[in-house]
Amino acid sequence: MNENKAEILRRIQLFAGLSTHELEAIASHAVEKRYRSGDVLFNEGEECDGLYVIAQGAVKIYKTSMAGREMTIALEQAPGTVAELPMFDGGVYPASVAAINEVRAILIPKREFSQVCRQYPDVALKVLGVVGKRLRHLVTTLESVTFGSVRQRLAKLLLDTSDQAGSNMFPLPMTHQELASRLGTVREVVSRNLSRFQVEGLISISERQIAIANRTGLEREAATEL
Amino acid sequence: MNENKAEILRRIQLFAGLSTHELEAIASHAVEKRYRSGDVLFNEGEECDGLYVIAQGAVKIYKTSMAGREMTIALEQAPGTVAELPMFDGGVYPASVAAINEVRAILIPKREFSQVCRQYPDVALKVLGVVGKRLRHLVTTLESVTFGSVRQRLAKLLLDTSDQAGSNMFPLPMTHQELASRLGTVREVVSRNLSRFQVEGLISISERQIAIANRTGLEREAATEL
DNA sequence: TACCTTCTGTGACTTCGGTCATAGGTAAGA
DNA sequence: TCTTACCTATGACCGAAGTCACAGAAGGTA
Repeated sequence: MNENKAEILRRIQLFAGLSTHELEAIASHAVEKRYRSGDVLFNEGEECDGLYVIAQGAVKIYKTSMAGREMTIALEQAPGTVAELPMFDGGVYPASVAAINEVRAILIPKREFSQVCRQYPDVALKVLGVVGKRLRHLVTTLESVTFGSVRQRLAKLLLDTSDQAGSNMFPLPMTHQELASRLGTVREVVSRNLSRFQVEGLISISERQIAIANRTGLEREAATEL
Repeated sequence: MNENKAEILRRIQLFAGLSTHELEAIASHAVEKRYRSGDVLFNEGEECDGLYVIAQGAVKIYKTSMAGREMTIALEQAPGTVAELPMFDGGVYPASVAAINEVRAILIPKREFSQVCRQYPDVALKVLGVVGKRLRHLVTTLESVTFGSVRQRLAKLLLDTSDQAGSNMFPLPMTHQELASRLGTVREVVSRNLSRFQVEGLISISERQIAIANRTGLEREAATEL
């Protein structure tokens, strides 16, 4: 059973460089958890209980407003980790995390993990790398939210998704609601902008498949004024 | 001269715990720099040349849009540091930094600093703490930008400033332009909102002094719907 | 004092985004 | 097949915020 967990840990870049023995030591203190789509791993403001290693599935990191609106800050897929930072500054979770499909996770208690970091500076440096990437991503997001329009962000997201899919045609990966959450807006606005893109001939949608009809046009939309 | 730099480094929390000898070793590789208000320490996108330790004065970390709008991401005062993170992920500077008054800084070359981090895990952990704080702050900012209005952010900023000053009356610490930049909006909107706060009796302004006339009222404005 | 530059206040106007309401789709389960 | 729950599309409406233009302070310097 611990070997099992240790195996999973081995796949996480964070722990590359640790010996099997060390991994097993960590694993012996770790707890395996399972969630189904929609389950909440933890809520913002809660005390941090440890580092979550996502072994399988994907989660979203998000914030909720009083009014009930939700904004997705980041997605994290296996193999990956969430909640690295409250481990260090001792603060509470800055945002909530929920599963967006079947998730298997491993919870490494705070104590163990910070001990590992102290013992293996390389681990700490890797964590720094992960947190740094988050920070960079957030800066970019903040920038595009303050300087840009929903239209621009949507265009960019479509292009990114298409690149990721490696094709001009790809299934709409999420509901308009979720799109809105990622763009920091509401459902209707996403819906409207998708329609506009269609009538402008930039994209075409049918049966939940999106096809980018005019890539350069869409790129122009995404780029303007960032 | 190096003793001088070493002395400065000693005041930085990041290096607490290093011996005088070690500090001098670092200092011997460090370069002292001076800037006057408005000078740019570095621009976003540039290669990272090292860690900047702010020994005296204050700087702003900001981004600029194509259209020329500017948004302040954070302020950093002596004693503090900027550009911790590009040190680790090897990336370029994610934002620009400029002096907002007379600044004395010490530049620790990349190589030296990452060596120190490797050698003294505690330093790495402290860096993690600093970066973490940045991340938290950014998440909060992003939240208030996507969910909130300029009015709310302005109210909050005034309250914070007042708290910091420890009094209901305080000098307007910056120009409307700079305020706008911190709030992610433009001059006119700040100006208008300040006026509105005045006619609503929440604050009063005279001779660049702001007095909070109705604290609970202002707090209500700041709190709504975040 | 006169001048110049930078900062501030405001009106007019436009557009984008958010809210509400409603109607039509789609898919899974009884 | 019908029903129920969720998604999507769209029109009407409102208000916030950004743009432009200009006039009036304020502060520093010759």
